[in-house]
Amino acid sequence: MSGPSAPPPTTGALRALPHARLATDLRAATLRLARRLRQQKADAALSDGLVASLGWVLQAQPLTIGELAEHEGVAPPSMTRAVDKLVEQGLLRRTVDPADRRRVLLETTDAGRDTVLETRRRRDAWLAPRLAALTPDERRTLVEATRILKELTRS
Amino acid sequence: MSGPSAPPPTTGALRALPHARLATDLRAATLRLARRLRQQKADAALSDGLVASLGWVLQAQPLTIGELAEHEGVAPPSMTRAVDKLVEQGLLRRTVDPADRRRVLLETTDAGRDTVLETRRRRDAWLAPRLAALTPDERRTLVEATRILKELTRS
DNA sequence: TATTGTTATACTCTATAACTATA
DNA sequence: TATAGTTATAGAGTATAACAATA
Repeated sequence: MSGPSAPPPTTGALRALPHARLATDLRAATLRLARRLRQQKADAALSDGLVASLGWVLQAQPLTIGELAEHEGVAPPSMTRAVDKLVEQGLLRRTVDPADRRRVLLETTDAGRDTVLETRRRRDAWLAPRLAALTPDERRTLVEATRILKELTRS
Repeated sequence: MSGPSAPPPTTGALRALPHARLATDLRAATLRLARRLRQQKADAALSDGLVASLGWVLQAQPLTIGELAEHEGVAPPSMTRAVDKLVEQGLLRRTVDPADRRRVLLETTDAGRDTVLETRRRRDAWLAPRLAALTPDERRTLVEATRILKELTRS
């Protein structure tokens, strides 16, 4: 867009940062797409937070309440409550760590795993037809872009 | 549900949809990046919902409470409360529509506009250095990908 | 003593239902 | 009668502070 030869016709928020135009556009597009994706979930009775927590347990199990709380960016007491709900609904199993009996180890139940997979399936089901409407070149671009986006959040 | 010709070598969530692999990867990468971006905001006292609402008003003003509520995906009473807070903090201005006195028209104040721009600036400030660490080719890919992502959310 | 997790309590955000004002 | 918005009220989610159990 803005080459090195011409001064970019940008306003306030865009000044002073290299690649500011890309940052701005990518930010807007990402937040918008994420918002649409979050609207799709397996169980409407599960909040976004519970869905995200359950998904991370499936991916990182076994893990402790504290570890899960930190990953999800909530305080430990909040995670205790969230885990209580997931356990009540039969989606999560909690066991005391035999090596350190202060710690609680979390794992998904079969139903919990199914819920996570179903949520992912629904989100993909929203996305996949839209991807199918793109050109092969555009899809190749997104494949590469996905790899790059993952890198961005690594640090 | 499964494909008619060859069974794809994928597991649960990936079956039955074309471009499912891309959908899954893109979904994960997008949600993760969005989460990081949302953590950056101008005023820590402003919730994500208030930040998003204020941002949309700046972009779409003047608009009514009902229009804003629908765009943000919340019920009208919730938006009445949210707008009350933004007005109290001097970020939003509400005026009765002279053409239809049931309606309320919302506009940002100067302070509201500044808050939105500052939030965007911070999010970009988080993102831009990471973009600078990429190769020129990778940035070109993201520029094109951003255009495609915008298309995905158009429908 | 330090760490892990829980309980107690309060605040924010959201929703539904009922209401007011205007069309 | 229908629509835009508000008020009343309740439920979910989160936080901080204080506590219990374990290391």
